[in-house]
Amino acid sequence: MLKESSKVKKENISKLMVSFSDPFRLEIIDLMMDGEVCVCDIMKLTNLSQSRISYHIKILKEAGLISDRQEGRWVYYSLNKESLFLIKEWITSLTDHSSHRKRCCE
Amino acid sequence: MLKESSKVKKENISKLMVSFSDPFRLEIIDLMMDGEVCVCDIMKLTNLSQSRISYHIKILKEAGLISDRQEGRWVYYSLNKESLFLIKEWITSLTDHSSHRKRCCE
DNA sequence: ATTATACATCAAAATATTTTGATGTATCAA
DNA sequence: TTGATACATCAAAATATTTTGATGTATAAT
Repeated sequence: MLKESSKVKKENISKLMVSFSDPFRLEIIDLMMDGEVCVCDIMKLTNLSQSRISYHIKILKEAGLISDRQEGRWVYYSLNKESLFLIKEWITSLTDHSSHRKRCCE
Repeated sequence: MLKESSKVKKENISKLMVSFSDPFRLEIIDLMMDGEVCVCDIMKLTNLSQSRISYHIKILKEAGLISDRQEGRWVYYSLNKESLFLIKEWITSLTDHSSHRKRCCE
């Protein structure tokens, strides 16, 4: 019976990892730890410009790392926990294998 | 009693995430799943040039994601499981918090 | 000693990402 | 309907990363 965790697609992982690879995006992600935030929250808490935040938000969204929900003029963003779980699963799979030494350079 | 997982430094996480953010580095990481590999292994398995591989290896090493061990002319690289664990811990911490809704834009 | 192998390092070129400032769109309040 | 707010999008400029090809270093075999 094959492990189902292998369903995690490489391309998805790649995009998710790219979305994690910018320090400002990490800051934004941190702000979402405690729940939803809107762009204006992020502006106040980080002093980044609005379009700069929108740019990073877009990358996070396209990677599937965050979800959005509109309410009137505001858009609330929050972490997509399933994506976080997928990443953890993928990382776990890296260490799951038996560490048999491969013969190098024959 | 504060959670000890908060000892994971942001800068470390940032570097680790950057090291994950290139598709070729992900490939290299994948090759290390089953144990040690040397640059010549990676060359054979990926068709990337030697200096290109060395460049990516360097980034992985400086992020602390892989360890190296020299044996004669060969250098064996392998995944540093502790780093992988740190990342998982950090990701877990993102979802650990209670999701109380913050009031937006007062 | 000489040569070959395994890998690192370097500088320049190629490429990709990020930032900025301007403009656009939708919603809401007056 | 006019003006303000919240956010998205765009193109150009700024910046950062990656690739390439050449050269350097250490080890080992002849």
